[in-house]
Order: sequence, then structure tokens, then C-alpha cells
Amino acid sequence: MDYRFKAIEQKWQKAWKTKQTYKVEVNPDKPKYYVLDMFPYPSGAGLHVGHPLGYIASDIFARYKRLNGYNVLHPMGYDAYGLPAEQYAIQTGQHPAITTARNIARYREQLDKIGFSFDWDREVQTCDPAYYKWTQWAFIRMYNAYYDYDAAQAKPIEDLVKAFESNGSYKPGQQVALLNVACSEEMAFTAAEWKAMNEEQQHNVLMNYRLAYLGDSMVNWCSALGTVLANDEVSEGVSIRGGHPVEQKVMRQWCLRISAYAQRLRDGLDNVDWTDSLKETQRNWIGRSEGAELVFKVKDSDSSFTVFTTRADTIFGVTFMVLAPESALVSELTTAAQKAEVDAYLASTKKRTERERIADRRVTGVFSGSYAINPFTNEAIPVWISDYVLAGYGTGAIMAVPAHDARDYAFARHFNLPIIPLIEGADVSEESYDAKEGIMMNSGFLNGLTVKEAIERTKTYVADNKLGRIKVNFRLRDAIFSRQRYWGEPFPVYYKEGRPYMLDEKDLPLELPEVDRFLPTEKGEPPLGNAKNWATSEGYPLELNTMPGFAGSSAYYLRYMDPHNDQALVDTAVNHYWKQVDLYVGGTEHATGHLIYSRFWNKFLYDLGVVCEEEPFKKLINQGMIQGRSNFVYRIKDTNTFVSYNLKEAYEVTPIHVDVNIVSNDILDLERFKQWSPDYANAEFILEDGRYVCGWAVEKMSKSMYNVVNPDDIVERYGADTLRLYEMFLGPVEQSKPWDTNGIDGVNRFLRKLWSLCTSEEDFSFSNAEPTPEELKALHKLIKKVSWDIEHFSFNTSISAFMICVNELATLKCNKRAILEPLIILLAPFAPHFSEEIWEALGHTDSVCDATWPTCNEAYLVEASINYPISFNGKTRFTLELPADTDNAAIEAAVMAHPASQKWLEGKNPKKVIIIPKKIVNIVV
RNA sequence: GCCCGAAUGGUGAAAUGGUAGACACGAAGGACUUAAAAUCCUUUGGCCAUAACGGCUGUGCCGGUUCGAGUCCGGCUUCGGGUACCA
Repeated sequence: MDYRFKAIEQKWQKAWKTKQTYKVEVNPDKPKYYVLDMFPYPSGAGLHVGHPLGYIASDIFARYKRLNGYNVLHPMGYDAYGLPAEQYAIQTGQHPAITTARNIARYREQLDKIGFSFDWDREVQTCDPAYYKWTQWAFIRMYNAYYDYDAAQAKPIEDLVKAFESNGSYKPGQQVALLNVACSEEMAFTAAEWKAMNEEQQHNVLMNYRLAYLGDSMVNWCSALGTVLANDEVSEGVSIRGGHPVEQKVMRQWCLRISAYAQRLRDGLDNVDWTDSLKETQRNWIGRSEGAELVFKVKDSDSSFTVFTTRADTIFGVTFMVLAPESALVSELTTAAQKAEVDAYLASTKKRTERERIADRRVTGVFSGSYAINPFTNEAIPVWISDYVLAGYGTGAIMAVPAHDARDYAFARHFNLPIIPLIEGADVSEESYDAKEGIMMNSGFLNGLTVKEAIERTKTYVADNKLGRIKVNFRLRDAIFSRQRYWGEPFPVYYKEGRPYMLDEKDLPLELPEVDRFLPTEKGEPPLGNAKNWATSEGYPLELNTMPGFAGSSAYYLRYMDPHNDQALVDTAVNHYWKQVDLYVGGTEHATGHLIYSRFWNKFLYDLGVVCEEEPFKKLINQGMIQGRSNFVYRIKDTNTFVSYNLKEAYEVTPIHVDVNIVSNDILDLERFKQWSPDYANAEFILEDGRYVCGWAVEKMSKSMYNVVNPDDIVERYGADTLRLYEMFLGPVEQSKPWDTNGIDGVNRFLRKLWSLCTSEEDFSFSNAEPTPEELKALHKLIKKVSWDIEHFSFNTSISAFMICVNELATLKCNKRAILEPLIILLAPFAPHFSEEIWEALGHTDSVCDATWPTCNEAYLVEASINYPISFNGKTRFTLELPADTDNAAIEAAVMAHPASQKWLEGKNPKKVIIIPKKIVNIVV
């Protein structure tokens, strides 16, 4: 009987739908398991064969867990807001909601064909008001919260107001130490001063502490496009799209105080099962450095400023100070004599993005005219301004120690500033000595100490003499949360007297309004400025910005737990059942974006008591990228003649991409090529052995390379089960690899071979005979291997194991129920349609999804004899079959008695004989 | 520059420190067939040798540890990914 995959797959996809096979509910009687894929952005191009790779892996795991008795949550949805739909809307006038819905429908159709075990009743779309209601809700909660470092927790802003009322911004009962809370800038005021403030002043003060706050940040502003651009959208001072001028501008935008969580985001990495490289990437991104803040007085002035340093021990080598050009101190410290020069410098840096400033390592800078006083030596040191210091990190000012910092060194050399070595034996004539090793010199009371000791001594000195304070700094910056776009979540914010206020939670969701055009307004406002009546019922104007892409993806995993709840983001009892994502599968490209934001978002909700787990994603697997494998034809210059790959050297040729879908095993289908484009209708060919052989290369999978392979085409030709198997068979999931449809026949043959074991000419056919030890061994070897492999996400090797087992059973002509039934359960996670069909044929009325995973009986695996490799000096020379229970002495005797041994001993006595029982024998001569 | 990862046949790849190349694809030869498809069998890292047995060599490069290294350690090379003057 033929394996008719099309009919089988349609039959079971329909059955699963009607029987709601994949519907899942909270069930306290079963252990839970939550398997999640990073949800896709539904692009207009549809899925290509690379997208389902991670989904197939997670689906196998989800099905495996279910077979092992778990209640498995395995949902899917769409990250539906995004720029491509908006861009398309600007070009065509087509509303992004319409294109997005169309793309989602197409994705769904493609996903359905692959046979995933998603519970579609739980689908979420980030652009659905019922969904983004909870994104807006979380934003309001962040606005109404501040972060208490001492409690390491977010708290309601009312608590902070109470603290201000009783003791100002100082710690309870103190007038010196400030509250240890996250803020944009340190503010010192008493309770009396707080109470004396008017509403607007208090409003502004609180904004300094809120977790969602309006803040000033430096952005790449493009007035022609009416929007802020990311660093990689700008080059040489103009926008990449359109080439419009871009300038650095301070803009007031919504920000999330994610930096408050830096320490916890770092610490939390110790409690998740992610790869070390991914955790390391996050640690670097968070970037913790321990150091000291030192206060420097300005010479001949009452003012002073603070710098952050991790090398306070090098204070005796400070020969100049540097301010970031954006620093507020610049105008304060620039003297009249230097003003013109400084202004010119500021104007030139303003044109360049931060990235450009960083990328080219030209040394630039200007002297401010002022001097600072070294608090340790009381010497006057010049204050410079240079763009190698960033306003956004530390205090935007540094003390420069050219002898021991490469950047300071380059600067000192360029401007001829003194370089004082502080470590014995360090040669700083050519480059700085940056290592934290050696014995101090030229450093007053630190002389003779090691660098490590000096760092500690300096810290104590700074604290004792009140010259500054010990501080931990993080690289992680607050997230800018405003976008000048249409297609995103509206902020639940309105403005009264220019001040922002949150909508009442009961008025959520605030739905995205209709606009007649998706571009900025004439006045340069964001697209929402085009909306009519975009105001509260009282007439207060609503926020015109929308939220960024990561807003909707930061808590979607929680919403899947309870997707239809309109009273809460997620019900507490439901959250306590599903807890967190046990397995998260997605690409590495989200390492520092989504995976930081959602951890932050989750921790915030945890502080609020909304969720019970502090980390959202317990285990994470990164699937590799599927690259394209392009094919080429070679056209002889100035002709319409194409020469086959191995003959092309004799001609001058132009390689041309050819659609991989008209090439098979690198052999071009000539007829289809002629039809492919009118240009080639009259093409002529120089063939080798009557065939046209194409060249190939691994490139990105993209339309322009004509190497896109569509999963629908594969399903059409081979079936979904073959596609699933082949995607997994290609290699380890984490590894990137090119897609090459050549080779898919192998897994397809495997399925057909197994099918023919289960069938006769006309019908299914199983034997009820007792299995032989050989058959049992083949099966139990497979059970052991597949179970281990799935647990370790090594799906490619399990498929090999299936092939080996089926090859063995085919040789044994085994169609015994006792063997095939467990085998089908093992195969069910990989090839669900195929397995359901056989499972039904075996007489079952329930789904194979609810079978029980077989267990391996080691007794069947015991080998009676071992084929020992016999090696001499580590080189295997022959093998020797011995009973498994032969002891070492007997093994040695048997080896020595073997005629081949005499040859390799060459008459010498063995120095040593190493016998590893059941493994190997090695004779050292 | 820094951090992370990788490198094994014509191709995708496999190998708790223990017979390198399992399992597949492709290729070559053969069986069945009027023919083709499908299926089945044989060979397939390289070199040498051959009637046959066989021998040498081989996991990016150079060293080291070990009875034994694709695997562990040190030093490189190349490629891929991330990051970007973080004081």
C-alpha cells in the first residue's frame, strides 16, 4: 500500500481541529510544562523554510513532554506591530491593520500545514486592543512606581510621596544621606521644601523617580522624516533612507527606568538555564563596574564636579580632565577666552552620531579654559572637552590618566599633555600600561603597594576624607519608549497644562485612532497628530507618540496563560499553575533586546505581586539560522549562451543567480529555465554529459538571491512529516546551516520504508507474534537513544537512530505489533500525521499524542560478546571477538595468542598491556 | 580591539578521552523492468598496492598532557555572530 501523505495529513489536521486535540487547560492533577517559541512578526513575504526550524524543535519537545504525562502549554501568536506594515501603508495608503491581518492569515495557513501542536485558542496578536490593554496597563503601573534600592524592589509612588512628606528626599531621621532610590538625577530637599512646592514642581520632582518617566535624551532627529532614527539608519550625518540631514537633538520622550534593575538583571542570570555565551552577552550588555565617584573642585570657583573611576588608585597620575561635549558642565566651565573654539567644536560633534564618533578613532578635543583641583595633591589640572567621553555613562566627565589608559594616552600624545607613569617598570614611551598589575610609584602614600592594595587603600581614603563615594556603575541605559510612528500601541496618557497624566485603568484599552495619512503632520508632530478628536472626553489632548516594538513582546508569554481574561493580565491562580516558561526557543538576535526587556518587565510585575516567578524563561535554546544555498548559471559574455559549471574556465563568463526551485541536485531544468524569464527563452547551452551543472554558494536566504525555499512547496511534494524530519535531520538545532533540498529524499525514504513494514499490498498488516531478542534489542536501543537525544535537543541524531532501527527491522522483515507500536509512539513527536495514521491502524481510537512514552529495558541491550579493537601503540590493528564476561587476564592471553599479535610485536615483549573492559585493548611495545 | 562560537569526505553530518567518518545525500556499478519510475544489492576520505591479503596517511596549523586526543591544555590561522572609546 502506498504512503499517501497528502490524504493522511489533511485527515489528521482536520481531526485534531474537530477533536481539539491540542486544547489545554489548567489541570492541577498533572505536572505542567510550558514550551514557547519566540512569536513571529508576520512579514509580507510569508514563511520560508528557515522559520519553522525552531517551531519544529519546540513542537517535538512539547509532544515528547505530553507523552511523558505533562500538561503542556504550547501557544503561538503574532508580534503584529512593526515598521514594514507602516512603511507599506505610507507607500500604498493601505491601512497597516489590513496588511497585517492578511499576513497573519497567510502565516497561519502555512503553519497549519506543518502540523504543530499549538493551542490556537490562546493566540495573541499584539495589535489587538484586548491584548494591548495590558501593555498600556503595565505602563501605567510603571509610571506609578519607583525603585527602592535598599528593598531591591519597585514600590508604589505614593510610598515615596509619603517619605517626602515626612523627611524630604533624605533617609528617615537623616539630613545628609539621600534615599537610596533610582532616579535620573540626585535631588536633595527637606520635607518642608517638598510641601512648599506647587503641583507642577512636585510633578516634576516625582518624574525624576518614576519607572516610566518623561526624560530628555539625545536622539538622531531627522526633521524631513519627522522621526528619530536608530544609529544604523544614519550615515555621515544624513538618513540612509532618502539622504535627509540628521542632527543630534535633545528630545523629551517616555523612558523606562530599566537601569534600576541592572543588578537584579545581572544576578538573575545565575538562575536560568541558558547558554554561557548568551548569559555572557547579557552580562556585558549590563556592564557592571565597581569604582568610586570623586569630587573635583574647580579652580578659582565655588563649583565642583564629579567623575566616576574604577582606578581611583591612579589619581596621582591625573594630568587632565575630560568632559563629554553634551555635558551640562561644558557651558559652566568654558572661559570667555575659549568660548569661540569650544562652540566650534560642539557644532562639529553635533553632526555626528554617537556611533560614528566611536567608530573612527580620530583624536579630537578642545581646552575649556578651566582647571580642576586634584583632591589628593591639590594640583591644578586642565579641563578639556572631547567626544571620546560619553554623556550617557557615569557622570559624563572623567579624570584622565594617560599612563594607564589607552584612550587617555592617545589624547595626551595628540595634545602634548604630560604622562606620569605610576607603576614600577611600566614603559609608557610607546603605549599606555593598562594592566592592573605591578607596584605603585609616584603616588604619595600609595607607593610600594600592589595595584590591588592601592585600589582598596584609595577607597578607604576617599571615604575617610569625604572626597567622594564608592559606587557601582552600569552600562545598561534606560530604554527610550516613545516612537514617532502610527502602527504601535498608543500611550494611555493625556496632557493637562502641559503635564502628562495617566488614563484611568477602567478606560483601557485606549484604541489606536484612524488617521487619513500615516506621515508626520505639517507641524512635525507624529502621525497620531493627524487623528481627529484625539483627546479625552474632557478635551485634554492625548499623547501623540506610540510605543516601540518591544512593548508588546515583553509580557506575551504571561498573556498566553490566560489570554481571554479581561479583568487581569493573568489570573493569579493560573499564573501559579503555569509559573514561567520552561523552554523558550528562538534566535540569538534577541539576546540584548527582547530578552533584557522582558526580563525587566517580568521582574517589575513580580515586584508588584502580579506574577510568581522572577525570571520569565527558565531554559532557553537558540536555534541557528537557516542560510540560503544559491545556484548560479554562467553566461558567456555578450551572448545568450550558458556554459556548464565545469566547462566555464574556457570562457569569459558572468555568474547569474538562478532560482533554486528549477535546479535539482545542481542540475538545471533547461525547459523551466527558458520559461523562467523572457530573456532566457532563446538561451543556448554548453552542456557536460548532456546536463547543465550549476555552481552554488551559501548566502542569506532572500528573494534577490533567488534561493528562497517555501515550506508549502516542500509539504506539497513530500508532506509535512518529511519536512519536519528533514529540518531536524540537517544538523544540530543551535547551529546555522544552509538549506539544501538535496537530501530530503533520505528522510522521505525512511518514512516509506517504515510504512511498508506496517503494510502489505492492499492494507495495513501487523503480526501478533512474540518479538525476537534481536528485534527487542533494536527497539530498546532506539528508546534509549531517542529519549536521551530529545532531552538534550539532539534531534538530528535521533532521526539517524530511527533510520538505523528501521533498517534493522526491515532486514528482519519485522511487522510485529509489539515492536512497531512503541516505535510509532517514539516517532509521534517527529512525524505526528504519519504516527496517528499507523496508531489508528493498530486499532487505537484515541490520539497517539496521549499514548505513554515507552521505557527502555536495559536487559534487552546486554551484549553477549564484545568485538575488541586491539591496538598497538594506540593504533588499531585488528579486532577480536570475545565473550562479554572475559576477565582481563583471559583477554590478554587471547590477544597474545592471536597470530596477528606476533606480527605487530615484532618479536619484542610488550612493555605494558592496557585493557579497558568492554572497550579496547592497547599494547605498548 | 574585546567577548562568544565554529573549523572533520564531493555535501549535510556522527563520535561519555577508547576501531574517525555512524546516519543520510550525491556519485559509480549491478539486479528487477520492453522502458522509465519505484525498490533492492555492492562500492564510495586520500594515497600506494592488488589475483588476494594488505600498507601508509588523515579531523584548520604548531606544540603539550596521555597507554591512547576530533575530543583535554597552551599558542596561532581562518571564518561566522555579538559589541563598540563604558572611565
